[in-house]
Amino acid sequence: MTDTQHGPRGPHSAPADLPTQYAPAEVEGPLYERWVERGYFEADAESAKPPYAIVIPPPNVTGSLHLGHAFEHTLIDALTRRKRMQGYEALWQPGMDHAGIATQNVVERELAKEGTSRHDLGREAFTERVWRWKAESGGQISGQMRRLGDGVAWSRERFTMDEGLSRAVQTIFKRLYDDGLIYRAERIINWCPRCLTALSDIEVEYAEQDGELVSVRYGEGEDSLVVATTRAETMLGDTAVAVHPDDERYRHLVGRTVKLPLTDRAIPVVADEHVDPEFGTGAVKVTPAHDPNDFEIGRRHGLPALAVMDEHAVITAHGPFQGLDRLEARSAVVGALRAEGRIVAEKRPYPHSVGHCSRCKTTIEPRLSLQWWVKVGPLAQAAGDAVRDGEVTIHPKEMETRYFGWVDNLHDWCISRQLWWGHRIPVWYGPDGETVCVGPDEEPPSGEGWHQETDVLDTWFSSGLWPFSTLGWPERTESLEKFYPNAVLVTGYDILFFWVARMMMFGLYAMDGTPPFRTIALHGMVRDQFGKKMSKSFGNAVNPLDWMDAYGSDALRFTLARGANPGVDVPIGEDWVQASRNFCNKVWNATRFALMNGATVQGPLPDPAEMSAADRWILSRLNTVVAQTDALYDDYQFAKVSDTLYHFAWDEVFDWYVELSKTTFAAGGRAAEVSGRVLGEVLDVVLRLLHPVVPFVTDTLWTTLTGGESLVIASWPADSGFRDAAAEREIGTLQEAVTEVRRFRADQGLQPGQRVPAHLELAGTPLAAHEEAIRALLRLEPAGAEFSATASLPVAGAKVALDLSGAIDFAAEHRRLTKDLQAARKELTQTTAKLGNEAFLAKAPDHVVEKIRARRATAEADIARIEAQLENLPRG
RNA sequence: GGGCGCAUAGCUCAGCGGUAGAGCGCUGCCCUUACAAGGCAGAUGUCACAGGUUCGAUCCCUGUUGCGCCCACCA
Repeated sequence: MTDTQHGPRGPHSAPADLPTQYAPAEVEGPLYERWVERGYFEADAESAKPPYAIVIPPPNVTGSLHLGHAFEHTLIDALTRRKRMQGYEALWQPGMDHAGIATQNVVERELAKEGTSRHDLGREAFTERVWRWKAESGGQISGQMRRLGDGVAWSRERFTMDEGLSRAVQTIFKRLYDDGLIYRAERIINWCPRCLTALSDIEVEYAEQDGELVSVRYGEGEDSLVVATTRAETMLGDTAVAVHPDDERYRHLVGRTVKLPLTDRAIPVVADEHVDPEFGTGAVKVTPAHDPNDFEIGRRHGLPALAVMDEHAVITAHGPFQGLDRLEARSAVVGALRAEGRIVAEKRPYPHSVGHCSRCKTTIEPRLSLQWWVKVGPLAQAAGDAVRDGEVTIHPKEMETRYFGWVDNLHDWCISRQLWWGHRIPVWYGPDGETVCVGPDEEPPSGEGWHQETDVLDTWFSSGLWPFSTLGWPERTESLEKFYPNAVLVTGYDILFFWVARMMMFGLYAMDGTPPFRTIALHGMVRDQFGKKMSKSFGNAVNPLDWMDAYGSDALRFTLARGANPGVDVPIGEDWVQASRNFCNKVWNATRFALMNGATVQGPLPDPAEMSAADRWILSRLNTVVAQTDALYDDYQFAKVSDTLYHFAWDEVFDWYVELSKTTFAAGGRAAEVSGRVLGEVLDVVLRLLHPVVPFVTDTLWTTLTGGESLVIASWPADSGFRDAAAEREIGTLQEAVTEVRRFRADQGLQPGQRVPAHLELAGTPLAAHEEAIRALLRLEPAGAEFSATASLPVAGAKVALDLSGAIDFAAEHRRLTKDLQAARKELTQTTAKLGNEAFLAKAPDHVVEKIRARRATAEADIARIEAQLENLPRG
């Protein structure tokens, strides 16, 4: 690389600066602060560079860093760091979400401990209290992100309740309201009787639960029918029984009434298509005030909705059940029905799906109430079309099906919450029933009888604006012009519906049809080393900070990146983090070696004519790896990027090239100089390629190696186009030969360090230029006068003769060679048979036939070699 | 009830029509002066089962079994 910026310390420091082991704890903290102080992560809206923006999926202000964040942040950080190095104006937009219910719950719990409640405080004092909580203990995650090395533009940090973002919320609310896309209506909503608020459909989690299905006789004698229910207590609010219009069994009852047990009411029997005659008795009790389906039936038949529970899910209906909680009421009602002999069947346990509040796990109570809604039809249509038209790409593609399935079948979105912490709905009600929606620059109506809506908005309403509200919208700021739309959204598939789809809807709506991002890259969930979901209750949850303390942030990051196959869950275990730590240490020591041997990045690369085959080989491979890395990054293949670099660095550079270069360095002279420059180049590029994933260790090493200011602002390597197939073949042959002799040595029980006299006949073979290296790698001494070969290994046309002084038993080697010979002969038979197959030759593509030919040739060569080796083995 | 996905080495996962791969783990030998957080060599798989397509299938098709996940208003 030629763009190394020299810092004040000169070309490079003495290798003695580097201890034999990498100590991340000493490096990471100060290094991160230096990056931030120098403003590397800040993004300039006025820059001439092309933009590359990613927003952070805003963590809850109540949250602290877990492995899921660490994972997601590693991916986003790697993407933005690479783009920054590629010369883009890279922006990783940080910030947090006010997390309505979650935060309110936290502060309410705090108040409960103090023996008070939000109701004692009142709305204003309570919200002040929440702000105070945020100032004191909120946003722990920001500090933890520094530990991870997240390269975010801290000066741009935003909070969804900031003034600017509140303005954005108010603006879009007003616009949607004026466009008729926000309305108020009374419907059945999901009600949490503990949080005392409405929830949207996706904030409800369904779980199989054992309940009881009781069949109850309504009415008397011939005019009776049996309905089944798992929620007996709601019968107090029944206002009809429904049957299918074509159901012969009940035709005579349709239009008539039956008496509702335990009450003095008679309720009509109605015919409705919704009823499945196959299910149960084919007759359904209808409770319009407490069941969404029943509500619809009620609407179709003009039935009254009779509410029998209050917001705490306590029975309000007059009579013996009044004041009972819904569960108490259920058994009481069943008991009373049983006493009247009206229970005709009971099924217990009866497993069925029950909805729970995603925040507090309380069972949801469907409840009739007046709420605010977003009419999602047109918005969702646009959100779907943007993906269908290819304006936005979802990665991996399989997730598109899920996206369409949701976006195309969306119910209206209930956006009002009966909470105090959040964006208060900007609507005022007048004394004569007027409703006025107030924009951000308008004075709310004042005077006798006017008051503002008390509900706040769903948290996801404001996070849906995140990609543009953080950039200053509704103002047309330079940042908005520059960084909208974002390049890509990186997030988990679990919030595809919660968040991604909403950003799509709002982004397209607010920004005149421009989607919020061009690509949606969905990642999986972090799991434990057995692929199990991590959870506190299961006891397998890990605090990422512990692992960062023990092994360094780079080790954690590398492990996560290495597991990141698109859209697939990522298992992680401590062993794997250790392995990554080992890799970081290996990089560290390889660089130490290079520094101790005069590796340099100074000056231009020598002419290839001056280089050894090993030099040309590694540079050829290096450039191939640069090209591969780019292709993989552009496809969000983080696991493969990491794996490619891991193997290239460790296997090829550190094991082979470094070992080969030792001979060169020992010899000194021009060849050593050339190799030193090549090694410097290779390390320089490898460190750059690794930097996005393991920023700390690479920056530390790179600045030492090159004297440059920082890898964060260094340039990303480009494939120079240099390839040398001949050198790659030559070194390949060398590797095979060395491995073959090593295997022989190992089989013979020779200790790795033991020097063995040997005579090498390499002239005229591809190995001719490598005698010194081969002797060094294989610990072969020059043969003395009394040399007598006891074993001779033919490899690649050359011959390596070893003097083993007759001390070795050759039986094992004979057995192994015989086994290999059999395998080679089998291969020969198979390939020959294949090449004799006319159908194969006629239909298989040329490259496959060539490959089989090559395999046959290899098998033949192997047989010859092994036979020769057996020949040379002493008998006995 | 729909939809999607997965079953490959002891574990976690890549591969996806032409001789089965990685990491960790395992076996043996070595502190070879960058690194024992290391080096070298090695073992391990009827690629879930049954059919089909093909010159050829772990890879494509159909079915079976066993697991996940998402969605849905089943009383």
